[in-house]
Amino acid sequence: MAEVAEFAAEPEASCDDLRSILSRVGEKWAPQVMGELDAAPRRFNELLRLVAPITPRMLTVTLRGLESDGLITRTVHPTVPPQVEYGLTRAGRKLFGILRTVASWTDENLPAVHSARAAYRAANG
Amino acid sequence: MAEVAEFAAEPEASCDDLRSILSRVGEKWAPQVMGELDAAPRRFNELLRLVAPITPRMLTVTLRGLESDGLITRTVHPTVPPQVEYGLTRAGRKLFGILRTVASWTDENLPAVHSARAAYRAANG
DNA sequence: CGGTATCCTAACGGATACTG
DNA sequence: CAGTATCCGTTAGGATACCG
Repeated sequence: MAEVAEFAAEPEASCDDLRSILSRVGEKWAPQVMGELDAAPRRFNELLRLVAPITPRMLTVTLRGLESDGLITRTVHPTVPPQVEYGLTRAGRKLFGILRTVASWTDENLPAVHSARAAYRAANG
Repeated sequence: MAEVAEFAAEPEASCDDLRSILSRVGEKWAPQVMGELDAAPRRFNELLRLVAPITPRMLTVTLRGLESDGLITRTVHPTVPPQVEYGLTRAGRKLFGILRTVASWTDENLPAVHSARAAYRAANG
């Protein structure tokens, strides 16, 4: 058993794996983009309008990030003009469900969060 | 009803509020610090050891951020030498519970995430 | 239509040294 | 013990313009 890490594909999520997912969905536009894709598959310019005022560059960056983690799919239909559809994967849909519970937490604890921020600013800077 | 926003303290979490929480817990050391505080109240140098190799500066930054959002408490006992205890608030404990479900998701979907990353790197850079 | 390229700034995060 | 101060490299994010 000297080669422990040879078949390291087993589900044993490290702290870094959790962190990479948290910062992925913590990216500025990620939640909104996932929200739109949870509602329906969307095309690039469609997202550009729905997630306004996002810029083309940031939409690309966000989509590529989510895609690279397997949270969304990118499907190119070889038509003229070109047509690209983005959608959530099953994993992405599940993860977005968890984000909804974070949103509920935020909703419930908004007063507490805001007063904590006010208190902190009052005490410090 | 012209002054809709006058008592805007009602729980109606905006998209920015969700995002601020997601990026708060997405900070590099936040999950580990919250995890240690979920296990028990801790003191500064205790955390410094437990969350190694975090630096004093980053621990301070992380703690101040969590405190300013009302997720943790900071209690100073006026003893000699000074003694400061950090702990999760009730809201912080609940939020950490949600982070656990994200951790479960990560655990389940680790293979998918890793193969998506490999595929993405293979296709692009 | 679905993106890139370039440039820029501000914020994040780390190393090291010092303090009430 | 519980932090601050200073410096500095890296990354996130935005503005603008252009391309297959």
